[in-house]
Amino acid sequence: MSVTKKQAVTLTDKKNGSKKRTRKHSLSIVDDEVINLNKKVKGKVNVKNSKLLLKNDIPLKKIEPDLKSTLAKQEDGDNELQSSQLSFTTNKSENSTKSKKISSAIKKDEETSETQVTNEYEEGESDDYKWWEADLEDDTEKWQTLVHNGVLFPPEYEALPNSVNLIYDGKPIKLPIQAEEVAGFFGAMINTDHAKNPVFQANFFRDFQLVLKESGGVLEPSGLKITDFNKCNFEPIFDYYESKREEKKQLSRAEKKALKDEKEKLEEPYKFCYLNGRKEQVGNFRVEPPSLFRGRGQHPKTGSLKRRVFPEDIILNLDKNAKVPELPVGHKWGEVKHDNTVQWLAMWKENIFNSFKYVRFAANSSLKGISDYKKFEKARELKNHIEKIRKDYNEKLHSKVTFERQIAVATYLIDVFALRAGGEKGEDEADTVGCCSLRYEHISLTPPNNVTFDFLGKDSIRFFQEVTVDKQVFKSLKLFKKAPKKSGDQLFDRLDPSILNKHLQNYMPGLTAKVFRTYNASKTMQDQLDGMNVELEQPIQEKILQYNAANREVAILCNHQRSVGKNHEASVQKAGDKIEELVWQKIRFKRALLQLNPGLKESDGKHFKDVWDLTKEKELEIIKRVSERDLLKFKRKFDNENEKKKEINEELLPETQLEEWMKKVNDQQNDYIKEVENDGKLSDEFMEKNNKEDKLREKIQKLEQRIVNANLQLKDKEDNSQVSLGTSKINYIDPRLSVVFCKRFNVPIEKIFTKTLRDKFKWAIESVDDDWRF
DNA sequence: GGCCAGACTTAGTACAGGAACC
DNA sequence: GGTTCCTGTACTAAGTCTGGCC
Repeated sequence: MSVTKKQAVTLTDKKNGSKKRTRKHSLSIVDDEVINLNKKVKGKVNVKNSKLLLKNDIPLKKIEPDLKSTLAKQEDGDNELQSSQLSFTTNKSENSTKSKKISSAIKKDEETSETQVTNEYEEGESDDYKWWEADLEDDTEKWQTLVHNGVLFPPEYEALPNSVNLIYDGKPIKLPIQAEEVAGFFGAMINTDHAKNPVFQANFFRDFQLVLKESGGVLEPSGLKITDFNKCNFEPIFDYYESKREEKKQLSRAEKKALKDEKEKLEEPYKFCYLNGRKEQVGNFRVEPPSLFRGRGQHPKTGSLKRRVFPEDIILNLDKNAKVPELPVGHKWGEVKHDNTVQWLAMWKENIFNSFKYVRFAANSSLKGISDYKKFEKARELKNHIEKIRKDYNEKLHSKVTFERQIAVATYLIDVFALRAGGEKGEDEADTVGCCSLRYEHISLTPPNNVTFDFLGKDSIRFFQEVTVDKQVFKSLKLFKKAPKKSGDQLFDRLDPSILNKHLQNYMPGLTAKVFRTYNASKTMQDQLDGMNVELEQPIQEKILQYNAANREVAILCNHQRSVGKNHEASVQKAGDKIEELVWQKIRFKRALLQLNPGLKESDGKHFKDVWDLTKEKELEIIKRVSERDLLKFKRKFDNENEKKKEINEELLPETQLEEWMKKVNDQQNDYIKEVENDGKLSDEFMEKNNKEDKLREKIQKLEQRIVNANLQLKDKEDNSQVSLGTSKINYIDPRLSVVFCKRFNVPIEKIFTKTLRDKFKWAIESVDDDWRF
């Protein structure tokens, strides 16, 4: 048995039984072995009886000895990288000792260097692998072999300079390094809304005091007790971190690049893993750094200290034969598991909620792709049951049994308004709700059948909708709110998501409340696509606008919002001004054309109708605006250049230079004003420069195109100001619909999916034709 | 059958970096 | 070439759902 890095895999075409050499496999394969792979029918993957162990995955027992020898020596730099990232802060004095220990451990390691994932495999090999062309079978086992290099720990804490201190009651104090780090977390963010929130402050201060106590209390003045948050002044710390941020910004291009390269080198070993012998990307290989928890909305735990995670906290998951990633002397992994029924590579328990954090595969990995594919297929399957489900809940709205009626209304709300299931929340979580957890105060009823929903949903995003509902739904809701129910009481007191989901599974295996959101989102997109009025020869920009409009319908259905950016209003104003200026310029060139060839007014009148669209007042307003902006620009240029000259001790630009530039702007402004005063007649100087009819026409055409584009962009900007399109595109709209849109209307896929999304949805891009339907 | 740990998807936000503009 | 603005990605919080245990 020999090992080759790449070897063609012979595939058996199920349809005609013929053997084809179709592609190269990325790992060692047993000589001449024929691996049967059921060829997929285009666009279809057999999900029933799906097994995630794909038939062309390499069986562990067959490759194992070779894998071990093939996973060769690590490149020199890798160990050094480990040494730089594997240091774990405890306190200042321990730090240096630990770093030394780590360095020596790594040095030692270099001599016998052998690791799990090497760079021997060329990047991009996994690109060859198309799971959607394989036969998916049972999915209890997610992998047979899993090899990876563990996780990347955040850098150790760097102590503040001696001159930078927390001020308490007007006096600088010295803190133990652990407490200083926590003070630094707060100090660095005192200008944010979080830091102004009293709950955030209280939680931070409680944990800060705790860490201070754990680390032995204030160092100088010794014995000082920090008991009052209001006596703490974090400004010196804030100023320090601001200056660091500024320093980083001011780095030269080369310095920035060097830093980036260093970061990439550090990350390289963790970016990829080998799943069943194939190179796959790891998603979040970085362990979350310690920080202050930034909960959303009115979160009772916001500001709490998220503690540093050590190797001892980490549980690794890899195959039995994979080498356990090395750690510096004195450290060990919390646990090493070999659980192939799960999709995570590492996990740890975080300290705030005692919940788990996972290191997983990247979105473009085969496992994630298969999950995504199955999710959309399940939603598609709902098509076959939705009619019956709707018929049933409409009937049960009349039921005398409250439980049945509650199930019916809840299903109605989930189906029609895309509400989430709404699980129970704890005391230590933000008060947000979904369907089953709606309370008395979250809906108001206005006869005959109007309902106002007003509650905070996931991420404390407000769900506010005034809607008209089915009359029987209205009646039922009235019943569910009937006295003695009062504010604070559950609307659906007989339900919770598990009861509801159990009921839904009577209609279709695997049907849950969540599936309705995917189904209705994709169905909405399909309907929008069907109703689109797109001409093939339309500009792409316009086609994209139509796609975005459809995407927006879905986002609105799912209540995907985003906060309006601070600069939104100014940016809309600016875009409007820009359009006005483009129109003005276009008009000036059209006037020039008429001046050059007055006969055009007769022969081609309709193209010059807009020449007098702007009033004189408007034109003067635009001229004033343009001139003011130019003046400001030259003033800034003058200041900037002199600043630079000052730095390199060069002679400064004289004031006369600025005056000269300003005169230029003023002269220009006067020319423009003269034009307006002369009823649009262009100056001789302007006409001399623009004395060719075809050149003028070209300029006008370019300006017209720019105006169209700018208007489209402005419309999109306004329509999207509060709606977040990304979430629905990434999670709810079957990507095959977007591919169909692109194919049908000849729009490059790059215009709809970013690089990341193209990788994530490769299965959709490569598997559908333009007549595919959700 | 209820509870809850565990595993996964869905979500908004921060910010880096690149495109657009001048 | 510098500045501004916007897009894409990383990050991690916050949901949903399953299944094992008692």
